[in-house]
Amino acid sequence: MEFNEAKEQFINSWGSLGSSWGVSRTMAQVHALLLITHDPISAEDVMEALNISRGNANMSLRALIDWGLIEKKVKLGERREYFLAEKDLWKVAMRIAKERRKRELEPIMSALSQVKDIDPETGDKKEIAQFKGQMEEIEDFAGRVDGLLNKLATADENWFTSLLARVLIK
Amino acid sequence: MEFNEAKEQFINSWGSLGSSWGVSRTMAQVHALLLITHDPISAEDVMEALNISRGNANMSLRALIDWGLIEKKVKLGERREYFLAEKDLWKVAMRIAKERRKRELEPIMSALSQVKDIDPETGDKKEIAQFKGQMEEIEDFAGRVDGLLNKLATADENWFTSLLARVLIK
DNA sequence: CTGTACTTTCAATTATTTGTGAAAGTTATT
DNA sequence: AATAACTTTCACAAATAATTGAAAGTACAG
Repeated sequence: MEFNEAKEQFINSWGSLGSSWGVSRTMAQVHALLLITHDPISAEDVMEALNISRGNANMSLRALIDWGLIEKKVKLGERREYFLAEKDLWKVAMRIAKERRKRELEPIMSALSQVKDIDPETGDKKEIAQFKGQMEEIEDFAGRVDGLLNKLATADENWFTSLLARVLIK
Repeated sequence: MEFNEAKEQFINSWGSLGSSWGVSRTMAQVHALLLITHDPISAEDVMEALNISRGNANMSLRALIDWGLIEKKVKLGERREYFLAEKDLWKVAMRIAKERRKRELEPIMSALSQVKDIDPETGDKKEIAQFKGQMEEIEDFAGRVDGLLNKLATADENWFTSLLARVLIK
């Protein structure tokens, strides 16, 4: 396989992985491009490499910065901004976990706690009790996942690696 | 809050959680409905409760069965099929993990192994080496995640619970 | 202050994903 | 073998999400 072909295929695979996990394809492709690029590149370079518009490149880069997956590098004496990706996948995974916890776990947890406050007059007693029970189970589960993600988000790299090692050896 | 309102809100929250994780909103809503329903219900009941079409109800139910999240219950002497959800969230999480491993991790792993086979004539030696190195890192990471998910998928319920307990106490 | 070299925004467009519902398929019953 | 009761399929419609590109904004250099 040619080198360029290989790069392109990686970018596409990473892109479709992204879209099946609720991240826009382009954002994942930009991330892939930066993962395989060792020197910082500009928005212009990204536009060119992926054939995307200026606006799209800008939005994707900014979103990646928000997620903590890439950073801006300013070259002295140059207006242009350059971008560089975090290459360590453990760190990448932790940042994604942290971000998704904030965006998706928090809302569902708050919804769950609201939803348990039911006027007992408005339904069958037993059914309400069952429903509340189910909600509590979900809350409990979400709470544990939340705890785990929090732990991951603040843990140092080796902690997670060694945890995984432990889990997998057993 | 009224009981019906509470149910509706839970269904909606679960639905939007689904859509940010790459599961169609309706499929997640059907799942939510079945999670809070203790007796098996028919496709017709689902259509009515969620105001969705026959085709959509059927597809969502079938997908949930494929994922192992719900099962068909046949009532003796009745043509109609009834559906019942797995209520234990640990099991639910494991089945989702297993399914996504199969659908998303396997493709990326196979792509990664292909992509390392590069004709050395077609690019800068050092760049190719860097690229291969990065691919190997991703493969290694994916392999570990795969191992973990496999372990989860086959583990008994308590194994995961106690693992989490261990992790969180430490 | 003005021109230049960039970055950011956002309304309009385009692409993708979901959902619909009528028609076809299936299976049990008479 | 005809009917009835239900399930599945699929071409099209609707809804949603992503992308564009031109215009506006910013900051620096001279």
